[in-house]
Amino acid sequence: MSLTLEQLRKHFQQRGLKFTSQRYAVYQALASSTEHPSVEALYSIVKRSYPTLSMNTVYNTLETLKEIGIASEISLWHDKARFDANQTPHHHLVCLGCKKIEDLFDNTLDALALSPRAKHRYQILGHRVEFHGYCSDCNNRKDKPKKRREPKWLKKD
Amino acid sequence: MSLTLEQLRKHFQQRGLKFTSQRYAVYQALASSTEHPSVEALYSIVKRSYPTLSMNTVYNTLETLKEIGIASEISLWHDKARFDANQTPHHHLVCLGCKKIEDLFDNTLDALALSPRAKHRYQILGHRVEFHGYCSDCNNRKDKPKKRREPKWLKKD
DNA sequence: ATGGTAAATAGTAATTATTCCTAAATAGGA
DNA sequence: TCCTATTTAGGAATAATTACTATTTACCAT
Repeated sequence: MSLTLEQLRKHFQQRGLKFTSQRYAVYQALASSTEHPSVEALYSIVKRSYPTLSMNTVYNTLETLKEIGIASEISLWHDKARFDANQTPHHHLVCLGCKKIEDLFDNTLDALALSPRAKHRYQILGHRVEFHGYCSDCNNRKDKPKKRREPKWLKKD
Repeated sequence: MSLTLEQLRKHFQQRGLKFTSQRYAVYQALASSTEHPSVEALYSIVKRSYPTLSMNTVYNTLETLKEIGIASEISLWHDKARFDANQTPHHHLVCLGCKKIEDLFDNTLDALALSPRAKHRYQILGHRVEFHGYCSDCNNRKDKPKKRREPKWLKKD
């Protein structure tokens, strides 16, 4: 399920990133948790084995794990709260470029329900669907993905 | 669509909350925007007509609007970032009580797509579905909704 | 209309999450 | 083993939110 040490090392080295014990430990902590941990939670866990660990390293590592596609941030809008006075059921279409949020009215999405199995364990009050992508404006003027300098010895796979 | 002054007044007064010009102005600003504004955005708008407005008032007002059910916060997890190493498609089930997040594997949810009309304007990279409710634990020991002292003159409708 | 009172506001300070900065440490190619 | 660019640790800076408190105000009772 989660990556082995060797797989992980490969992910890093293929991109010219160093494979450090801190990065390994943070990945391990994240991958072995089912609780969708916060930065602080990971910091606390890893700090037990790396007492000099800094928060910064956890932030950086998570950013790197996201960039190489082996972890994700599940809280898309954690930066600041956003509000809506429209109380009719609807969903959202979020542009990852300009952060614009469009309303999405769609009966099919409104009608989604939990599987009966999950349902009996939860009292569900609502659900949200958000689609992520680039709006036509941002899609055109979209920045090329951040380019790390590729090491000359890079092995394509 | 959005509430009239009198409807709004009623919402407040029925719950023993005072109907202040600041609250009205914040609601107006929120309801007349399609941009899902942040606290700061609302503050800037309303401050034009209420130069002494404080951020605190905007925060409080939004909290109140949420409590009485005439506005919502669309960013459920804005407080801190949460991460996941599981890269297989899945969705989430969030307990509003204990904030626990469970994974939800469901092919139907994975397969949701934008309506063709919306689709042609966006390059969609993914989507997420989150269900909100109370897990069985929290449902049992769930706090009764915060009780404001009901004024004796309260009119039931 | 007026006064009394609990609630709301403004303003500021405190807290929390995140980002920025820099010197020291180190992974990994040469 | 050496060199160097990257990474780390630690602390400072910033941004979002919450807490605190004196003053003001909405609104019920008179």
